[in-house]
Amino acid sequence: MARTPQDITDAELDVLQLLWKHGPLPIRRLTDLLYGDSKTSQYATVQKLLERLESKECVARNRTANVHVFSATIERDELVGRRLRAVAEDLCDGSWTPLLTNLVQTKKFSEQDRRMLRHLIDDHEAGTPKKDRRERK
Amino acid sequence: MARTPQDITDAELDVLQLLWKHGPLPIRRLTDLLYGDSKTSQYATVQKLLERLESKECVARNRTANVHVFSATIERDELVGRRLRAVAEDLCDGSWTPLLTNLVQTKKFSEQDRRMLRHLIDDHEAGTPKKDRRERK
DNA sequence: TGACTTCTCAGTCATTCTGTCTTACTATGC
DNA sequence: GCATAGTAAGACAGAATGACTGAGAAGTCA
Repeated sequence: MARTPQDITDAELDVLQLLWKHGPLPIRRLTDLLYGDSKTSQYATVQKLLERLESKECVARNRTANVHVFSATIERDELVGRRLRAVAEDLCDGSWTPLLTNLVQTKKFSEQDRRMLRHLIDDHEAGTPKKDRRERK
Repeated sequence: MARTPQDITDAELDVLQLLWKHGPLPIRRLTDLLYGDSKTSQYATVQKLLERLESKECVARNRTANVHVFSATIERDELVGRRLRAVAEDLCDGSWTPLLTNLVQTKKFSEQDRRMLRHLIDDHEAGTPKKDRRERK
């Protein structure tokens, strides 16, 4: 049975977080930010992580300058969505409802969160198809 | 840098799903359900998965009968919560809010879902502390 | 009792993943 | 031409994961 590889690994995510935070950066800069001082080996590690991120199309490389500059091509929010989907598919037969109820029931939210949530639901009202959420077996 | 092992792997989850669906079962029964016919090797695979699940305290073994009977000790919903937490921690600095907005904004929900959701929010209103966004350990 | 079956227990094993590191090669500046 | 810094390519170890083997305990039943 084939193993399903992690979409983005922890180390890769560390790199991605930096790109989200600082915008496009060259390897050297990323390495400095991650490790403080950047040794050759650490530089190479970051290089490899970027290479893998690039093959996963989560990062783009700008080769026009003499030093390649990397930027994230995936938004944080998109990744959140992707992982939420994985949870829904793996555990809830693809239904989102259990995730929502879980969040709302068991987590703590501020008054502000709730207000925003109520707004979102109402806004959402108009455009959403009444598609039935299928039940899980 | 240590890799963070998956809490529960795909194969383990398959077993767990069966226990959720059917209640406590012996290995033989699980193997049948998973593979149709159960060869010795497959039986052993399930055995190993159960052993690992047990060590993760997701499954309990009843040794009173002459054949051990396994049951899930973790609810599906608890696992959902755990994975949601992981998403929040990895991607959102531990905040749940982005998960919520992502779900509500980008996913499709039925009228029924929204109604239930509104109820939940209102019910939840009373008992919830005001802000209290805590950091995790 | 003894053959037979079925289970538990305790490993091994091959792959793959993942983070790390080395080495060779290229380009640039002086 | 030399030194410096970057890119490219791949090796590597350790762990995770799913699959498998074999020994021995325990129950069944003629």
